[in-house]
Amino acid sequence: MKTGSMIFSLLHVPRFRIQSLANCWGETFHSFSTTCGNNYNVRLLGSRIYGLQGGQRKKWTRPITTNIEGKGSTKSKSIKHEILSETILANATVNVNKRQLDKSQEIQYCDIQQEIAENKDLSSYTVIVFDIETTGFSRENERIIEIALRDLQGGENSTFQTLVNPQCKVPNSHIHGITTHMVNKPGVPRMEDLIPILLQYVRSREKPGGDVIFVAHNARCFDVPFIINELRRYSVEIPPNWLFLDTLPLARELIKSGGTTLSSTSLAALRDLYGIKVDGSAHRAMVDVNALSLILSRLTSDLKLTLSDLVKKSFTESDIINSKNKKKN
DNA sequence: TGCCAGGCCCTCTTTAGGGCCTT
Repeated sequence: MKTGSMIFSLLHVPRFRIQSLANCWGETFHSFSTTCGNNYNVRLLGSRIYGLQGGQRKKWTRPITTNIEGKGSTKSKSIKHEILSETILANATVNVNKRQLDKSQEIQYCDIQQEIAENKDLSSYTVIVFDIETTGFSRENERIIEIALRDLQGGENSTFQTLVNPQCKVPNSHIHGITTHMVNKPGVPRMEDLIPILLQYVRSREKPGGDVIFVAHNARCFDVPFIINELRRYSVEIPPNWLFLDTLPLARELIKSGGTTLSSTSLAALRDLYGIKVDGSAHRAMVDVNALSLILSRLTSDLKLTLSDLVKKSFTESDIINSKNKKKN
């Protein structure tokens, strides 16, 4: 049995249970390793429960064990790093970081989600903030090594994060702290293994017949082209109900509007402007997702933007391709 | 030998150049 087909079989598990899906994946890998006689581990870093915006605080009881990996990993590293570096084994024991869960309780994304709830015309939208870490800037030559998502409606399974095995060296560990050793392991999912799970996760967050708006900083020029390229590499099309929103033009708009001390449009400058403290290593995907979720709420408030405005400012995969073709011509 | 990411925005702009943003 090939690993790829094995992963696809996971799509048969019920929707809305991505948590179980992750467990199932672990168990599947475990049975697979038993069958093949190989020592496979599962290191899926994601789909944990964050109680946000009215979501219930729950204890995550997925079988896991903690393993700090990488150069210079010490106990003095942040809680976030410990969480992100945990290694999930099919037969290990429970270890939940309650402090991390408590921290997440403090995050509020009320404005946008409230608008979705109150406006029937917008109730079909799902807003997901996401971020990727990569081996470099070139979408053609570099690979994604970490991906994190947060559905702003909160509740159970509102976040998804995982390392990705790029099957190549990681030359820029000094940026994000993710080393070749951490990702180039048989147990870390490759992109081709991850894509069906990722698609299933997003489907589980969608409203019936609704669109999904993916939000990232510099999404148009970096994150989205990377995602498109990775999916195309494995002949997977971007679902037609996926829209993308870039917060970088919103930051430019804020500067143009005046009345702000913001001098740069970087994520770090926006964090500083809004006094958002980084709990963990900046340039790790979920840390940046959490920060951007708060920044999005503040930006839309400052610019007096409604969700309708954000929908108008969003773009599709074909918008990117068309603008590329226009430039070629 | 030359290239090495690429799209957007601004300007000492106008089809060019440079800076910014993402890892």
